[in-house]
Amino acid sequence: MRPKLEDVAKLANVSKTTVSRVLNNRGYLSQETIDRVYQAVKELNYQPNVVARQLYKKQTRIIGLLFPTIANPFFGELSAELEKRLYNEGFKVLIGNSMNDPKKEAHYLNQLLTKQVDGLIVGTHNRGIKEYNYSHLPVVAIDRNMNQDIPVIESDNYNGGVLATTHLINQGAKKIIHTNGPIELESPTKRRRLAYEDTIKAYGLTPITVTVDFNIPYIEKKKIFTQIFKDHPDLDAIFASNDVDAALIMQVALEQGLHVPKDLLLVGYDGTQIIQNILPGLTTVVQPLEQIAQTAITVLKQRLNNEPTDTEYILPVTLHKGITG
Amino acid sequence: MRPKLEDVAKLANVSKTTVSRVLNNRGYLSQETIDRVYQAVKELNYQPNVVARQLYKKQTRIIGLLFPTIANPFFGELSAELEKRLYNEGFKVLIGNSMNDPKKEAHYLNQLLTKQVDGLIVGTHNRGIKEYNYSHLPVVAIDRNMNQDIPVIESDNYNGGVLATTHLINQGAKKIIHTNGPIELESPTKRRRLAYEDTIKAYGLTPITVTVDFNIPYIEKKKIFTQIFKDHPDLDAIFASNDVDAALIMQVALEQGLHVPKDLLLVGYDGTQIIQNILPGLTTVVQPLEQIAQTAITVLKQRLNNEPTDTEYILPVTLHKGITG
DNA sequence: TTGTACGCGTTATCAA
DNA sequence: TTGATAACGCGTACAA
Repeated sequence: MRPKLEDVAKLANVSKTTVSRVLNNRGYLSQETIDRVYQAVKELNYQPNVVARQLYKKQTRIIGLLFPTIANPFFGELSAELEKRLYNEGFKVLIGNSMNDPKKEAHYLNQLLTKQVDGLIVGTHNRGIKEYNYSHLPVVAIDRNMNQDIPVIESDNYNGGVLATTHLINQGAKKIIHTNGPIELESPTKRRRLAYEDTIKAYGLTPITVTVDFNIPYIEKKKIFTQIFKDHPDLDAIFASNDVDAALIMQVALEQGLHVPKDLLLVGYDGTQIIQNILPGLTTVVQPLEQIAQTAITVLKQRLNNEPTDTEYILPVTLHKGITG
Repeated sequence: MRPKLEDVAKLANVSKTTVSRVLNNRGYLSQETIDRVYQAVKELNYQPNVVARQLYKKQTRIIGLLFPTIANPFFGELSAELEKRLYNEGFKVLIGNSMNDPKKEAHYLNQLLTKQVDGLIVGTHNRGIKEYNYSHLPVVAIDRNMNQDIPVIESDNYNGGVLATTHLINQGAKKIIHTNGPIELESPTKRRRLAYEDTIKAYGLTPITVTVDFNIPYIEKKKIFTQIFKDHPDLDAIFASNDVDAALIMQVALEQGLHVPKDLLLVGYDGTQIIQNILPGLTTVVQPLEQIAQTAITVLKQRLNNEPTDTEYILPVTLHKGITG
């Protein structure tokens, strides 16, 4: 049996209250009782029960993170960054991978609404999950529009799209294809697409956007990319909406006997550590990951304290020029 | 104010007990009360308070995962796999990245011992954290020896080392360098090193193992790898102890003007999805990630139920032959 | 400086 | 078929 406050109290010959006071050092206490209590705590190897404390305090000091999947480097690195910072603020982190399955996401949400977490950071791609609406749980979203009540943290997606597209055009590309997620999803990511299309048109070219579901197996993605090369033998550049896709495209191009950048210019998006180090040659739009994480946490804490927040935080991106485009 | 059981009870004109019964459908209930209760629940948008339930039930249905960092693809993919399976079993997942910082790891551990989680899956690389010893928390370890009480799940590290080394030797390599973590850490990973050294010696060659801390920034790793090429201009193969390191080495070799596999043979370890798809050419020892995840969960559940378990579970590896070695 | 008694929101026992 | 009541383990008014 796990010892509880009462057991410690008995052993130290004091009341529960006193033990509690000693452990949370509140109020006046004689050095003698303090010592006796700590002695008893050690003797019994007492560990306080957090759950009881959570119930009393009505807070868990746990923040939920809801992302498509941390197996993807962008969300893996983002989650690691969030965890690091939240840990320093005394929070723990509960992670849910929605796998872009609306059922799973709604289920997680329902679970987390039950006072299981104090707040939520969401970066999933589903829409129309009604649970978000009538919840009073503090929530911030990363790269996702939810509803008016929920602040969004995002990198400057539009500018990122402009940077990438302009860069490819400046390199002399004429037929540039863009890959992006399903258009139904009203996410800030769509601004990359919009920027791409606007820019392409501004230069008198024709936009071609190919839909690639974010959350399908790599092998499926590769099939889609292979098909792109079949359908557009004359294409000379691709602006991929994330680094992993860009890396996969690079691989597929290689398999197709295409040389990057000689036969194909390529620009990615994200600038994750891993891809930047494994494929430093990949030209890509770099998102400020640490800044995104920090902003999300700052804003969430404001929500936690019932302080007002903005509804949108747009953070600057930069273009990393490699050799692929 | 959040509605509680009592509020629902009042509105439905029944007792707390009845409401609880309806929601957990236990015992006999008239259809009429059932309807009335659900009506009230809906009207108040009642959400049960999990923490109160956790306190009573003395379990949280949360499993803690303690890894070096989920930013690394191996642990990212492993965590995702664990989360998926635990979710299906009705568990949630609390993630801690130790960053191989013993203080942070010990702190997490102390926190999690306080009934915050029902069980723990650990894959960190620190040693000598005493908290593990006098805890009665069910724990399983992945690729890490802790103490006799804690079962270890691991891939067949020794055989993996043999496979990789033998393969390189069969390809004609004479001077093969191996990278591995600090030797002080008594982890199963060390068996890769042992296998490498045994095999090398069996063929009359000289083992050279270079220490690379797992948890340093990629940029630092690259420096070490660059130094290897400087120190050993005549080396003709590297067996890296994980895929990311292998990928980094590949990149560094390129920078050094070395062609893989013409000038350098390279074998990695892990077989993560991302690396296998981005660099399918990388020859590597593939760990059975799903099987590792499933075994860890199965064993943890046995521990949770106080059933006996083995102390070691060794899962088979396979050699993926790419073009790098 | 210390102790008594109650509440946090649930579930289960026992009685009705 | 339902309700009163006592736990679960902790923290804090309030009293002493």
